[in-house]
Order: sequence, then C-alpha cells, then structure tokens
Amino acid sequence: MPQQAAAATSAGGQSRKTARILDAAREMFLAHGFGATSMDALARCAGVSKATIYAYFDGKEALFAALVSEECARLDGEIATSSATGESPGTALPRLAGQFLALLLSPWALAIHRVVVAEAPRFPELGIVFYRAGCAAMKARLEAYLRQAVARGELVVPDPALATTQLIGLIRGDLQLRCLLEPSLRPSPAEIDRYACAAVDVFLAAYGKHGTGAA
Amino acid sequence: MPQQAAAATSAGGQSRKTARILDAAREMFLAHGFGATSMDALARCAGVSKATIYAYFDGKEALFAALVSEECARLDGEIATSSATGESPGTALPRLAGQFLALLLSPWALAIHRVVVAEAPRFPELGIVFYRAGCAAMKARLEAYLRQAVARGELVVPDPALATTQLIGLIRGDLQLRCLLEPSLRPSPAEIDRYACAAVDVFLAAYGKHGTGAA
DNA sequence: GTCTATAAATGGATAGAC
DNA sequence: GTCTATCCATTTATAGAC
Repeated sequence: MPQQAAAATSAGGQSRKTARILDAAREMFLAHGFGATSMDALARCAGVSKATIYAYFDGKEALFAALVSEECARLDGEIATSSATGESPGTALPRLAGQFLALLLSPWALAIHRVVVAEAPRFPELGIVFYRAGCAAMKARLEAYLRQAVARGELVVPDPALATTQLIGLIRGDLQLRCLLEPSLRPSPAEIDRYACAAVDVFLAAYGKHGTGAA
Repeated sequence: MPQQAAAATSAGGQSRKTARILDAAREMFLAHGFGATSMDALARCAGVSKATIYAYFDGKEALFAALVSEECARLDGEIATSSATGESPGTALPRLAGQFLALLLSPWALAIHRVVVAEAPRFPELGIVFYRAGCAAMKARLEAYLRQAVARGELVVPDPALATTQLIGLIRGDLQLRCLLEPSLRPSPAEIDRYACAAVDVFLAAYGKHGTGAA
C-alpha cells in the first residue's frame, strides 16, 4: 500500500478503496440481502477496517444505496447496447427477446432484483431507480423498435406502449419468478431461447400483419 | 412447521395464543421483512412474552416458516375457488384474468411475494411452496380451462402448458413489478380490468379460432 | 486515511418464579 | 403455560493512536 503525501493521496488511492468496498458490498448484499449483511463482514470481505468504510460512506444504508445505484447504471448500460434498427420483426424480436430473457435470468440480475424488491418499502427511491434502469429501459428499447416497424408497415400496433408491456410480460412468462423462488434452477441457453421465440410467436400472431390484430 | 398443540390444558387457549402470535408474525414479517423484524417487536405486537413465542415455535426461522406456510395455504385456497367450466373463452378469460391480476396486485400478495422472494436463497423450500400455491395454482386452473375450451373447439392451442405460462405473463405484464418496486402505487380496479382484458385480447388473437395460431 | 479497540444498543434465546 | 429478568453474541457506529 503506497501511501502518497497528503496532497496526492486523493484520486487513485481513494477510488481504489471505494471500488474495493463496493465490490465487497456487491458480493455480500447480493448474496445475503441487506439485513443479513453486517458491516463487520463487509469490512472483512473488502480487506479494510470498518472505520475506513465509514470514512467513505455515511453508513450501511448509504453504502447499500450507492451499490444499488451503481448496479442500476450497469444494468441500464447493458440494455442500452441492444439495438435492431432496420431489421424485420421476424429476426429482430426473437434476438432481442432472447437477449433480454437471458439477462433477466442471469444470477446477477436475479440477485439485485431480490434485494431491491425486498427493500423497496424501506428505500422507495431505489425501487424506482431499479425499475427505470431495468424494465423501463427494456420497454423504451422495444417500443422504439416497434414504432419503427409500424412505420415501415411491418406490424399493426394500435397502442405501442401497451403492446410493449405485453411483449415484456410474454417474454418473462413465469420463468423469472421460478428462478427467483428456486435459486438452484438454471435454465439452459437453449431453453431460454425456446421460451423467447415462443413469446415472440404469440406477439406476432396478435400484432403481425397477417394476424387479425388485438383490441 | 407449526408446533402441534400439546395434549390439552385448554386447547382453545393455546390455539388462540398461536393464532395471536401468527397474526403478529403476519403483520411484522410482511411489513418489514424477516431481517428487520425482531422477536422483541413480535412479542410486543402479539401481546405475549418472548418466552411464550419460544414455547410454541422453535425459533425465529421456524415461526417465519410457519407463517409463510399458512399464507400459502390461504393463497392456494383463494385461487382454487375460481372456476369457469363451460363458459366461452371470450367471457371466462377476461373474468379469470381480472380476478388473478387483482389478487396479484393486492397489498397482501405483494407483501408475501416480497419476503418470500427475498428469503428464497435462505429458505429454499418456502420458495417452492409459494410458487406452487401461487403461480402454479393459477396455471393449473387456467390450463384446465384451456383444455376444456380446446376440446369444445373454441381455441386452438398446440401446447396448453406453454400457452398457460404465456397467458400468465401477459396478465402480469409489468404491473406487478411496478407495484413491487413502488409500493405507493395502487392501480384502480378499472385499470386492472383494462390490463387484464388487453392481455386476453392478445391471447385470443394468437390462440382463438379466428387467428392464425402461433408456433 | 487507516487501523485497533471500544462504546452503546439490540439481537436471539433461555432460566427460574409462579 | 406464561411471565420477568437476564445471558451472551452481535450489531452499528465512533474515538483515538499512528
């Protein structure tokens, strides 16, 4: 641990410490939840003392909020990369659906989902941030694509916002809930793709040009 | 697993005590979660001493397990009452969908959902029990109805089990997640019905006789 | 800034009187 | 069976040395 003189300590050393603390917070909070994680265990896991944690964060709740915010930013970033401009619904939607479902069922996403849902009554802002970064980000991506496809005459969607929430529900099915409730369950990529494609089939049967259309 | 009511000093008195303890457990665990609920608070809420709680339950975890089991039985009972034998899909499915969605969004169902999902890694059996009593029970009801409707030639459903999970996802949409993450949200009955009917519209567009059929 | 040591409070669980 | 009083481990958070 190379300690610099007071003036130069700041940037590098401090950000490495906060990164290590946040790494430990991620590991412990996501694995055991907020209530079952102690500051002692966090300090041990991060390899620093409790006092150091309190030097960087205002307390357990603030550290938890910082972690969740960071994870939400990461989630939002992952979702924002997905795009399908110009592709036809028959090829774009199965791919997007598969990507989103695989993300939803990843151990990391399931873990943060569990803790944020559990603590939503106690940390109301965090629940909203998580919804925006996850479900709302997916909706924005999908709805933008649907509107393009409608403009090209490839889909018939009277209410794109509603149709997007329906598509999300169709994709999620009950797989996410099963994985949340039975953590040992780990659907294979093939299985995930099968469900995603089946979801898109139903969606296109309802909103594709050949169908009768819903509502 | 709840303790057996011992032989009998006053069977009524004992069962009243366990009922009061379980009532307190319901109020506290569902409102604040497992970790944030202390045995002291439970005893105060139940109007008994901690020692009395330990006389009836083996500890905090056992009390929590007993409560969740009881709530799951209640949930399963509520779902089992719904039936639609003989009705046409156009009238039966909107009603069933509306009932199920209203149940999913009730404060009670949201609260037990939160705690069970949060503690599923720690209490694996409880997660499975909750899934059976909730989602699986709904699926069983809906799938039974779908098979009847298919037999009557009112629907075309190649894979009823898959179609049922899709219908459930369609009904849930993202409303349940929004309510889980933003506890102050309380959709009106009219709004719930609107979403339920829209979900059924899409389902029937895909699986109704007039549609092209999916997969 | 970082550590060791500790403060102050609360946690789950139990002993013993009645 | 039920209560009061208590044990002991653990909790969050801080004080003070370096």
